[in-house]
Amino acid sequence: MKKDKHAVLSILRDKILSGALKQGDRLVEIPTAEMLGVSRTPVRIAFRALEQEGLLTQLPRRGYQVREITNDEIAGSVEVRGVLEGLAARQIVEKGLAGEVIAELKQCLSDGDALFSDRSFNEEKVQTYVEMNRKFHDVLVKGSQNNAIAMALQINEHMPMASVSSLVFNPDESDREYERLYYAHQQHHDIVQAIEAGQGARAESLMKEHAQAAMNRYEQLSKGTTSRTIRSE
Amino acid sequence: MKKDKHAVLSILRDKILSGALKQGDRLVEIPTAEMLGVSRTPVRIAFRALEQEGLLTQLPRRGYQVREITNDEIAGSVEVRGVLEGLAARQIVEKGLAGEVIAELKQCLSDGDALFSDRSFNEEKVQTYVEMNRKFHDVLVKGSQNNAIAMALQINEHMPMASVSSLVFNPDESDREYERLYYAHQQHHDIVQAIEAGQGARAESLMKEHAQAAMNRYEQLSKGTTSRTIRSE
DNA sequence: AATATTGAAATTGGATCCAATTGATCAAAA
DNA sequence: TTTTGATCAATTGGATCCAATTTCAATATT
Repeated sequence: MKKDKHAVLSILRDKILSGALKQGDRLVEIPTAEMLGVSRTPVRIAFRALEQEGLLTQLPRRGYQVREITNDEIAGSVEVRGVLEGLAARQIVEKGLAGEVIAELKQCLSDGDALFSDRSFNEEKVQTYVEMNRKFHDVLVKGSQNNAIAMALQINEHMPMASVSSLVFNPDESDREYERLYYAHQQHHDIVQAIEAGQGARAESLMKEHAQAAMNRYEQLSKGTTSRTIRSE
Repeated sequence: MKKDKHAVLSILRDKILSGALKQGDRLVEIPTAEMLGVSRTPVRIAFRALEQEGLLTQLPRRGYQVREITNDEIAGSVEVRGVLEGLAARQIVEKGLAGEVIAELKQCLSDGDALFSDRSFNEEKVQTYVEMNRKFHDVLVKGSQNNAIAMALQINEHMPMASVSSLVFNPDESDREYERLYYAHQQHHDIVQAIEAGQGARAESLMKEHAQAAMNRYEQLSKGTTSRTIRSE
């Protein structure tokens, strides 16, 4: 089994994002290398990259540490995602390239519609939703033809809780959760409609609002019920 | 002379941004290491980081290459900077923390005013202006108390021509250049005024416009006169 | 008992070594 | 002459080694 060049980086990032490595945990080169069955070199490179991504901080001579991410930081991160994805939506319209992406976006919409056709909502459906959601945002960002947006988002997407690929779901309130995701999906509809109609500014502000919605949800949560985080990729 | 841990990274980045390494130039570990008088290890780490920053691309088994940055990419990057700095301006107002940063911003304003007190404009003054400008944007971003903005901008700031710390100046048209920078400085005044007045949305759009102004300039340019790029830090 | 000192352990950073892969070159065969 | 095959050089990725620095603890000294 030939490991990919970035395997160590991915594995470590995953462990952090999934919570296997908790905030505040210390991470040292040699033990980490042994744990993963590789040498120190790839671990070192990965640590540096994760530091750059803001997931680790270096304690001088005491290894690295999984950074504490405050709620404020998550909120800030969501704002950033909002303006960047908003820009993407606007630029799709402004560049007049909407036609080429609309089809893909509409595919996402109908995939979503299918999910909401009956009110039942289990974990599997949520997983599908998360993937569709991710696809939607992906198409939008790529469709903007502005690579700087993707680059700027990249770091953001590695922020726990703030990325499009992770979503908090509380199975005990599946009814309310249904409502919430349904609402988010309606926003997708509105956004596509705005893009199609050439309403760049409207698409932009809808998109910002859409990012914000996830945040409201998160704030309302935070008092640790039995919710689960579901991620894609 | 003890080299900093990130010395190699900084040196290479600088060579790229300053044009000492041109777009399309190939970069290989061993010769680069020899050139800098270090071993391959720090060079490898630097290459990875520069790849992540979008300044290098890896050609499989053929080393790395300084990426070609198209005008479109620069334009996109400027747009991104606009929305992010716009967000920063708005959040300063929204968070009600304006008081603490206003003083610093005003310092920048009066430093700038001094520069424009007579119409003479030499290269030294431009250098001072670039530093003041950088400070202004820095204060604004830090003042927003939203670290995600700084993180997202970070990559952007390593993009040649698109960052706040680099500015193109044509000494042959120092009169027109004076006008341009004076106008940009007036925009700074307006932005501070908006922040002070608690006009978040206005501050945001002024800031976006301000980023855009630099771009207009760049497009108008591009037909290679004898202009110089002046950078800070 | 408190403090200074010394030395070992931990830890990182850089250098060098080795292996694997692939592109290039050159020669041989069709 | 063109194509194919084989060998070699280039290049990266990972492993290990060595040096420098800092913390920590234990011991000696006052």
